[in-house]
Amino acid sequence: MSEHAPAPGRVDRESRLAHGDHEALRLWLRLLTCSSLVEASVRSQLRRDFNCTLPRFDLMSQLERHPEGLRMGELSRRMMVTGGNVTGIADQLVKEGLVTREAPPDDRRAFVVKLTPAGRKAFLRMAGAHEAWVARLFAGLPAVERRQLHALLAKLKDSVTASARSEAA
Amino acid sequence: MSEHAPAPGRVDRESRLAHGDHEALRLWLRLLTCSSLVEASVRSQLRRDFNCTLPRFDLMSQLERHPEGLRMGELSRRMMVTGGNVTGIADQLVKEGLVTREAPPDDRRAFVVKLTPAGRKAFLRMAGAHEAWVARLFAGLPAVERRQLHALLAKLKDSVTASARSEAA
DNA sequence: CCGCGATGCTTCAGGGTTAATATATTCACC
DNA sequence: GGTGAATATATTAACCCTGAAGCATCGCGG
Repeated sequence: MSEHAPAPGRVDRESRLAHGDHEALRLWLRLLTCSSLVEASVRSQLRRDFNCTLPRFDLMSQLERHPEGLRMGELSRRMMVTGGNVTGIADQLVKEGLVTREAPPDDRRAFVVKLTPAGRKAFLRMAGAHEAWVARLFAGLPAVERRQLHALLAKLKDSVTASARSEAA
Repeated sequence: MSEHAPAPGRVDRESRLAHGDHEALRLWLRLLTCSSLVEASVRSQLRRDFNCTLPRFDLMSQLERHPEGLRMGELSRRMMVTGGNVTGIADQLVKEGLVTREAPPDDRRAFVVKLTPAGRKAFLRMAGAHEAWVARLFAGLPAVERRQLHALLAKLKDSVTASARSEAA
């Protein structure tokens, strides 16, 4: 059980671990729990208030930071999903008139995706609410600890990246 | 950009944030990045070595800790997914002979899911490899920092849970 | 005992996701 | 210039996931 006294009736992914289990595993499950909780909250509010999904929001968010547009492959890397996935999400957004898919003159294999004015407007409206939601979810953690957590996660990211890069055995 | 010097060509979900963005948002994106990286690594190895998916592994993992079996609703809560989802995953596992779905005598609406001997055997084989993968992914983080991270994530979990519970505005 | 809200599960539609495969284009090298 | 490897994207099958709707059962208050 957790040393942190869960509320009486609470049951979630972590509860399954007996104390004898190894600590890297427990750390991973706690990380996953936190991530899932935040993601679920944000997704449901995004749906409720804007009838939008998280991946669509994510894609538009990338484009908002790159007014010159991004190629499909760039979107794929930045969103950390496969290329085929981006194709489908972009298709939707094009159909809704929120982004465009233009052929760049220098490479006829590629496509450059850009926000339309309507897309940018819709995104900005969502982004404000989104930031407030996230701030609220993290508000229970003091600023000092948020900074510590941020730094520790940077190290974890390095560890995971290094390990995953040599993923043979 | 990150203060942690990413490798030259690296691009991912976090790179999009300019320094002017607010820190709760950056913390959330870093958390999500870490979680996604670990998840992707584990999923691909689970698939490669055992031809199994993460949700199936997760469900079996719950059952291994509860030899008396779990009801569908319990599985749903522990796995943090909706009930309809569990139905489909359990269906698959029943079809593969790895779990059983029994009707308890006291409640004819419910089903109790249990690992079969074959299911338990298959799970134990995977669990060993799984634990080693996770340990490897987290190995770059010293034990002290792993403990700090674990404690901070406990607080974050509380913060998120408290905030999400009153999710109206 | 009977009605009715709550509970446990399933079904379905709409998306998201991956891995594998296919096609077109570019690039490097000869 | 031509050939072949690498690159950019699209397509598809199979699976995961949610939210909404529906059905059966439970249990409780009258």
